[in-house]
Formats: sequence, C-alpha cells, structure tokens
Amino acid sequence: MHYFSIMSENEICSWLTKQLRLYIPVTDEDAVNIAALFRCRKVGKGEFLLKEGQYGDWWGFVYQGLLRSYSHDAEHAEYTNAFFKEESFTCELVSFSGAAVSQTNVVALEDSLILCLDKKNLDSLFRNHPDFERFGRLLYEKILVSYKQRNLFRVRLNARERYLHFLKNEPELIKRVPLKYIASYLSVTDTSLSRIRRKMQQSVR
Amino acid sequence: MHYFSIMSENEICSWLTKQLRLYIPVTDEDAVNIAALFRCRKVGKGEFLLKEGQYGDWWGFVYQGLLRSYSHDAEHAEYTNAFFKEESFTCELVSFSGAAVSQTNVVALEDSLILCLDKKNLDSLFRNHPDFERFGRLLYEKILVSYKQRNLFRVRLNARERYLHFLKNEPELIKRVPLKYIASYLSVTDTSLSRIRRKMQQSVR
DNA sequence: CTGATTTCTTGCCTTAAGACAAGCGCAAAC
DNA sequence: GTTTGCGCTTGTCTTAAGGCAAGAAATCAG
Repeated sequence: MHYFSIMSENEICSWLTKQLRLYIPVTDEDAVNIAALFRCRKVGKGEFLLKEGQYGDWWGFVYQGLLRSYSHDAEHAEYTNAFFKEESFTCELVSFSGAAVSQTNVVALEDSLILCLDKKNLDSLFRNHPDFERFGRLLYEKILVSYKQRNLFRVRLNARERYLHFLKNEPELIKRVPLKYIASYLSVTDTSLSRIRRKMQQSVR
Repeated sequence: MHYFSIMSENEICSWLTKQLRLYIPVTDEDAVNIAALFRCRKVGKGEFLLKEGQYGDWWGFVYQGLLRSYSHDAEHAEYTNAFFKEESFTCELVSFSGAAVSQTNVVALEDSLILCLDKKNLDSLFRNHPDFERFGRLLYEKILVSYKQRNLFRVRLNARERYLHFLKNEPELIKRVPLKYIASYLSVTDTSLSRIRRKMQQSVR
C-alpha cells in the first residue's frame, strides 16, 4: 500500500522540481535553493496537519498519503471540503492570508508526507524569483477552475448524480476513503448514500 | 440611479490605478501605460457581455452597472453563479485558460461599463511588469477565499439561512436584482423563496 | 481468538423543498 | 385608456433526502 518512507534531500528536490516545471522553467541550481526552503512533515494516520484555530500560514504539497479537510456546520455536523492525495496542493487560504484562524481541520486518512513551504519563505521566493510569482498565479488559476467546476456539479446535480460523478472522476479515492466521508464530501448523509448505492446495485442486476 | 456615462482616458486611468494600488505599487507613468491596454465595453440592460460558446479571453472590471453570470443545468434550468457590481472583477477562467469555450452567460441587469483587458495584453503585462504578476496572484487569492466561503455557506445552510445570509451580506443587491435571480443564486426556486419571505414577515408581525 | 469500536445497511416516519398551475399587481408599450 | 408581459405570490400535491434507531458487517486492539 502506502509506505511511510523517509525522504532524502535529493528526493525532495527532484520531486518538487517536477511539480514546478509543470508551470514554470526552473534551472537545476534554482531548484536546489528552492527545495531547501521546504520542510517535510510526517502526519500519521488520524493525526492533524492543521486544526481549527491555528494559522495555516504555509503551502503544502502532498508527496505521499491521503488527507481529508473538513469543517463543522452550525449543528456541529462535519462537512468534508476536500481530499488531498499524492501531488495535491493544500493551503488554507482563509488563514493563510492572516485574516482569521482556520475554521478547517486537515487530518490524515493514511500515513502521509507533506512538503511544506512557510509563508515567510514563500514571500522571499516571490520577491527573488519573479517566475515563482507566476507559479503562484498559475496554480491559483487552476484551483479556481476546479473550485468553480466543483461548485457547479455540487449545486446542479442531485445526490445520485453527484455520487456517479465522484465514481467516474475519483475512482481511486473510492477504495481509499470510508464511505461516510465520501457522503459528507457529496453533501449527503451516509444513510442516504447507502440507499443510493443499494438502488444502483439493484438496477444493475 | 446608474447613468450610462462616457469615460475619458483620464477617468479610466485614475479609476484603474485606484484598483491596482489596493494590491501593488504603481507609478503614475506605469499607470498610464497599463490603462492604455484596457478597452471600455458598454453593455446595455439585457445585452450580453459573454455568451455560452464564446471564449472569454479577457479580464474585466466593472466600472458601472450590474451583471449576472449564469449557466444551465442538465434540465435547461438557469443557475446564477454570481452578480458583478461596481468594482467587481469578472473573468470566465474556464474559457480564459483556453481549455474550453464558456458554458456561462454574463448578461447586464443594468446598463453597464466594463473595463476589459485582453489576454494578449495581459500576458505582455505579466512579462514586463513583475508587479502585475503579483497583482494577478493576489487577486486570485482573494477570489479563492470568497469562493470557498460561498461554497461553504451554500452547502451548510438551508434555504432560509442562505437567504438571511444574503440579506445581511448583500443588502444593496436585494434592491437591484429581481427576486427570481436571487433565488437561483441561492439554489432555491423563486416559489420557495417567496414562501420563505412570507414566513419571515409573519414572524416579524 | 475475543471483545470493542467503527463502518455500513435497513426500516419507519418526517420534512424541506420542488412541480405545476392559477392568479395578482405593476410597469411598459401601443 | 387597454393590452401585454414580467415579477411575485399562493394552493395543492409530490418527492428527494434526512432523523432516528436497530442491527449487521468489518476492522482493530489486546
């Protein structure tokens, strides 16, 4: 499955470079300097990468593992915002901007390794590498598109369609995430999701 | 109310500079050069700033007026994504990135003036003014935060709470936008919104 | 293996919101 | 003025999804 490996400087550097080069050119020399600003955080299954009330003043890239971001509604029920698997970017932008503490928890569903870049280091990168500012802009642009798509699909589809959409687009997560969290991600109760699944099985037979 | 004025170069420049300086420093000289890349679009009430199937390859800043962004769900019902009033930023990022044509329409609810920056001009700004890249990053960061907040409130609140939230946060729009569009923005039918309003009035008496 | 905890399913009943259709009030167009 | 159309309300009926509670199945800990 997913092992809890220890990373060498070299591994970190080459992995990060690969991510950065999806958006901007990076010289091998710059890559080393940039990678040096990251720190690697281990988060064991059930442990928290970020808790409500803390400031999430860093960018994170999931190298290995799987995490779940959730918050609470007025009635204290949990609501799953997102899952972060390998190569996912994670940042609690509300608290990142420093305006307020995080209302969101990020907990590991599997033992995970996250490469984190603290805001102060990030700011120095922005100052010293104009290309990095570009990386940030492009990264945010991509996330905005996916937010918008998700928002749409969540509002316009009914519970069954949302589940089908998830099945189609995240087949891998189905195996790795307990159904109750998938339910809460899809804004359904686990009870309802269970019924939806039963009906789908019946219609297949 | 909202007049359909003609803008001078000077007006455009000083208004834009004010917007930019919320995020980055801009010299008066740069301001003139930047403003020259914008064009001013008039969109009369009921006319479209963007239609499904077009490429929205520009950034827009609403100088005056009010617009509504909407798309269609599977059953061809309308769904309102957003309202853009004075000082709002509007960009159809899905089609901006060039990946696909817009699935979204943007129509004017009032006569409007929008300052538009075409993607090719935007790209040249990004290349020549590193600060502008920063502006883009910060702008996107802010929008991401508001998307996330909106997503949360839309999923976690029931119809009545969503309406109350809107009342509290957008009191001005209530007066300027027909209720049926507010309903569709809140993911309720106009019928249900009407009932919600009646119940609220009854409980006040 | 055994007991405990968590995850998932199911039945019964309730409820929030939608579908449809009729009608009212108002403002613009003729 | 009358007519037309739009925005909003209301009544009746239907439906998708939730609340609660019990139990099955799977997983975990000792």
